[in-house]
Amino acid sequence: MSDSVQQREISANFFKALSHSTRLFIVEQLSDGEKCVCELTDMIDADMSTVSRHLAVLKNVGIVSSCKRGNQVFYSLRTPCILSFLQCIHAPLGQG
Amino acid sequence: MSDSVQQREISANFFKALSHSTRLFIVEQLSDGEKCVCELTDMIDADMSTVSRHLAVLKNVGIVSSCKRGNQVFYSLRTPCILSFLQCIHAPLGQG
DNA sequence: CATCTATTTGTATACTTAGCCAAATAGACA
DNA sequence: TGTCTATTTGGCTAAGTATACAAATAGATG
Repeated sequence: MSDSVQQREISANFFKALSHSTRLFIVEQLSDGEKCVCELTDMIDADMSTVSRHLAVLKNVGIVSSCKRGNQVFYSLRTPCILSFLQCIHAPLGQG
Repeated sequence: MSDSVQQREISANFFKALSHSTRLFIVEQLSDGEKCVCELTDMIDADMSTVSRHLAVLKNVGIVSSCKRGNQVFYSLRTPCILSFLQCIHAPLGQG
C-alpha cells in the first residue's frame, strides 16, 4: 500500500473519530485540561459506558491520552491543534 | 438548541464527510482544479454511482460545489483550507 | 478480605453507511 | 424524436456504529 493511500486511511480514521458531536464536546472540555470519565459523564447525557467508549475512540487515533490515578482515569488532549481546526472550519463553512 | 450545540453538529457532519479515504482522495484530486464525475470515476476503483454518492456527501456539507456543463457535472473544492488541515493532522499524529 | 467507587468490556438492538446493480433523468446531437 | 453519454436515484444487502444494561475488572479503604 502506497504512502499516500496509507496516509489517507490514517486521516480518514482521524476525521471519523471527530465525526460525533459528543466526541467534539469531549475535545472542547479537555482543552481546559484533563478530566476524569466521571466528570465528563456528569456533563454528557449518556451512560458512563457510552462516554468511556467515545473516549476509547478518541484515544485509538491518538487525539487523547489517558492516565490512571487511584481508581480514576484522567483523559487529556494530545493534539490541541484540533482546536484551531475547529475554528478554521467554521469560517469557510459560513461563507456560502 | 444552543449555538455551540448546533455548531458541534455542523462540525461533526463536516468531519463525517471527510472520514472516508475515497472522499479524501477526491478532495486531493480537486485541489488541482475541477473534475467531472467520469474523470474521478476513472481514478477510483468503484462504480460511478458510488463516486456520485461520495460527491453528494461532500457537497451536502459544503466541501465541494458542482456545476453542470453539457451533460457533464464538474465538481470543485469550495474549502481549500481542508488541504492545510490535512497537512496539520499528519504532524501531530506522527508525534507519538 | 469485603465492599465501595470508577471504569471498561460483553452482548444485544437499533440505526447508519457503503456498495452494487438497475432504472430514471438530463443534455447532446443525428 | 430517438438514442447516446453522463449522472443521479431507488432498492437491496452487508458491514459498521451508537447506545444501554449488565457483568467484569481494578484500585481504595474499612
